[in-house]
Amino acid sequence: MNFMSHEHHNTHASSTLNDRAQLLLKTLVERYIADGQPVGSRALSKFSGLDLSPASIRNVMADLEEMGFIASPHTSAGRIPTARGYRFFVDTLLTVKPLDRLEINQLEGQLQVDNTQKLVASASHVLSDLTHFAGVVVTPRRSSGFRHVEFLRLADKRILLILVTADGDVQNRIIHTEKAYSPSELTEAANFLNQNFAGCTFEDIRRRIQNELRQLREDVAQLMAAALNAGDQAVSDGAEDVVISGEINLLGIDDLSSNMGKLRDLFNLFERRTSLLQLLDQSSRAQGVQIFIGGEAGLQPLDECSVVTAPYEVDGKVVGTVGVIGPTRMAYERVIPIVDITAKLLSSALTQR
Amino acid sequence: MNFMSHEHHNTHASSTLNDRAQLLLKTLVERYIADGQPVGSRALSKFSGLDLSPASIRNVMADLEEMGFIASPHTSAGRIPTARGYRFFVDTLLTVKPLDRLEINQLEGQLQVDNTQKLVASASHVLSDLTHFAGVVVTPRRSSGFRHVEFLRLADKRILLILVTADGDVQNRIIHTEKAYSPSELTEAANFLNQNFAGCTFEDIRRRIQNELRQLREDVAQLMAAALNAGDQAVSDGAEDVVISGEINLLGIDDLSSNMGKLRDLFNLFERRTSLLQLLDQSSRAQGVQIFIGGEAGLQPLDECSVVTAPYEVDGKVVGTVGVIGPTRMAYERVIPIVDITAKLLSSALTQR
DNA sequence: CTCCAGCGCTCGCCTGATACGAGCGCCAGT
DNA sequence: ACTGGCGCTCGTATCAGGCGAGCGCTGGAG
Repeated sequence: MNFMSHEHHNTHASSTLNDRAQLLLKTLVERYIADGQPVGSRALSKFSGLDLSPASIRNVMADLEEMGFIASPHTSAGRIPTARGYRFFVDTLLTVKPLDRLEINQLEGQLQVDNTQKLVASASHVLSDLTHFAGVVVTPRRSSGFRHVEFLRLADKRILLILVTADGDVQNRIIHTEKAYSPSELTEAANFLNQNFAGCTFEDIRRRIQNELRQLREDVAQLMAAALNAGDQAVSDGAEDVVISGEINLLGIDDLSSNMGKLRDLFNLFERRTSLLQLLDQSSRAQGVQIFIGGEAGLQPLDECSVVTAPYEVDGKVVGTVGVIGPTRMAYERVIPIVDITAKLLSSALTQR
Repeated sequence: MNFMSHEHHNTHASSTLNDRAQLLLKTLVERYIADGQPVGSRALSKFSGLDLSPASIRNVMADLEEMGFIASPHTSAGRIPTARGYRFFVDTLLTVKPLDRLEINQLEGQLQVDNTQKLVASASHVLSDLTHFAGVVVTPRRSSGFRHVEFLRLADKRILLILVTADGDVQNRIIHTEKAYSPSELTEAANFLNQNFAGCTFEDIRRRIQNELRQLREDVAQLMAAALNAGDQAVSDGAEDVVISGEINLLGIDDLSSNMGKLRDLFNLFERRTSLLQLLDQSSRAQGVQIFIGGEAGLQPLDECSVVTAPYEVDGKVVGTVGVIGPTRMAYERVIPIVDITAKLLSSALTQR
C-alpha cells in the first residue's frame, strides 16, 4: 500500500528521533499514562504545546509507529506506546522529580526497624502503599555464619534450640531427643559450641567437628548435630526469598483485570516465586534503579507489566533488591524515586543495626 | 396471580419438608454444586432416581421456591439453591464421607512441625491446597507467660534480646543502649530475670519489679525494661492474627471472578483482617465444624462465599480456628472433613510439642 | 388423590443489521 | 513545510428477531 509513502520525511533516515518527534512521543506517553485511553492526533496537538495541526502530527505519528515506538490497538483509535516506546521514554525523555522531604520522612516512619523480617515486610508494604501496585523485596542474603547457640529445656526430652547467625538473625526450633538432658549438660554443650566455633560458617564447623566428635560424649554429640542441621536449614531455608505485598492492588488496575487469564498467570508467578526471584537477583547486579518493561523481563506473565527495581546494601555490599510490579502504564516519574529512596532507606536501616 | 395455587399440595402446610421434597432438594443442590448451572425440572427427574416426570417435579420445585430454599436467577432458567437452601442441605441432607487413611497421612505429612509459625502457615497452605479455595488459620492464643531471656552482645551498644515465652515461642529484637555493656553484665541481668521470674506473666513481672527496681544498678534496670517492653509487644503483637493462603485460588472460581467489584471487596476483607478475625473467633466458641453460608457471617463481602471453620486446641483448650473460605457453591462433603481433620492434626501437633 | 403429558408463555441469549463516531491516510492547496 | 478536507476503516452502541430452555397450568388418566 504505502510502500513509498515514508520517503517524504527526512527524519526517519537516522534511527534517532528529532526533537519534535521526541516531544510528541513524550507527551503521547504522558497522556496515555494519565488517561489510559489511546491518544489521537487531535489530543496530541492540544497538549504538546507545539501549535501544530492534527494533520501534521499524524505524519510524525506514522513515523513513530513505523519505528515501533507506538501502535494502534485497532484501525481507528489513537496510538498507545509499545514496550519500545516506553523504553525510549524512560531512558531519555523522562524527567523524574525527586520526592520532597515530607514524603521521605513519612516513608521512613513506616519502616519498622526493630527486626530484619519486619523491616523487609514493612518495606514491601510501603512500596505497595505508595505506588498502589505490588511491592516486592528480596530478603537479604545471609552471611551464613555462626554466632551463638542456646539449648533450653522445655520438657524431659524436648529441647528448644535457639540459633543466632552472624548477621544477628535468630532461628529457633524444637528438637526431640532420645535422652533427657540436664540443664547443665545443655549449658555445657552450648558453651562448647559458642566458645570454639563463633564466627565460623556451618560447613566449617561440620568439617572441624568430624574429627573431634568421637572425643565427645555421645549424647552431647547428638545436640551438636541437631544444632548443625538447624544451622544448615537456617541458611538454605531463609536463604533468599521474596516478600510480596499489595498484590491486591493489581486487581484494581483495569489494564490487567480485563484479562482474567493474564491476571491469574501473574498471581501464579507470584506464588511460584522462583522465576521472580531470578529476575530480581539479576537486577541486583546492576546498581541504581533498573526497569524491566513488558516482555523485557523474559517472563510472559509480565507481558503487560513493568518491574522497577533497585538493589539495597549492607555495609556497602549488595544483599538484596526492592521493587515494584505494576502495569506497563505506570507513572514512572513517581515510582522510580519511590523505589530508589526505599532501597536507600532500607540500606541505611540495615547497616546501622 | 397464583394466590390460590398453593392449596393443592399438603406438603407446605407444615414447614418441614416431606421425604420427596428433601430428596429433590438434595439432588438439586448436588447437581448445582457439580455443574454450576441452574438445575431444571428435567435434569432433576433424571438424576433424582425418583422416576417422576419433570412436570411433577415442577410442583415440588414451586413449593421449595415458595419456602425460600431455591430461586430462579431469571424466568426461564433452572433453579439454584438460596442461602437457606444450602443451610438446610448442610444441616440435614448432607452425607459427609470421611477422608480415607491415605489422604489423612498425606495431609499430615505436609504439616511442618518444627515451629509454631511454620506449623500454622503449613496448615493454612494444606487447606487451600486440598480444597482449592482460601485457607485461613488463626494463630494460637499466647499464654503470655515468661520463660527465658537472653542478652547477646552484637556491638558496643547494640544488644540482641532473645525472649522465650511459656509456650516455647521465641521473639527477638535488637535494642540500642546508652552504655556499652560487658558480657558478664548481660549474663547477670539475664540470670536475674530467669531465676526470679520464670513462669510469671509480664504484667506480674512489671508489678513486682517496680519495687525492686531501684535496688538494682541503673544500667541493669534499663535492660530489664527493654525485656519487659519486648515481652509486652510479643504478647500484643503476635497476639492473634489470621494467616491466609491460597487467596489466588479464588481468582479461578468463576462464581466470584465474574463480579470484579465483589472480588476486590473480598480481597480487601482479607487484607483488613480484623473483621475476619472476629468471625473466626466467634466460631472458636462452638465446638466441631461450623459453617457460615453467604450473608450468615454478617459481612457482605462474603455474600457469595461460605466459610467452613473448626477450632483447634492445645491441651484440651481451644486456642484458635482453622477454616476454608470458598464460594457458596462448594463441595461441602469434601471440605468439611478436610477442615475437621486439619484442626485435629493441628491440635495434636501443637499438644505434643 | 396422585401423577403426568401437553400447551402456551416468559425471558435470557445469540445473531445480524444499522447507525455513529473517532481517528487515520492521503492529497491538494497554500 | 504545514494544513484543511475528504474518504475510509473499524470498534462500539443499539435494536429487532429468532431460538430455546424452563416454567405454570390444566385437563385427563390411573
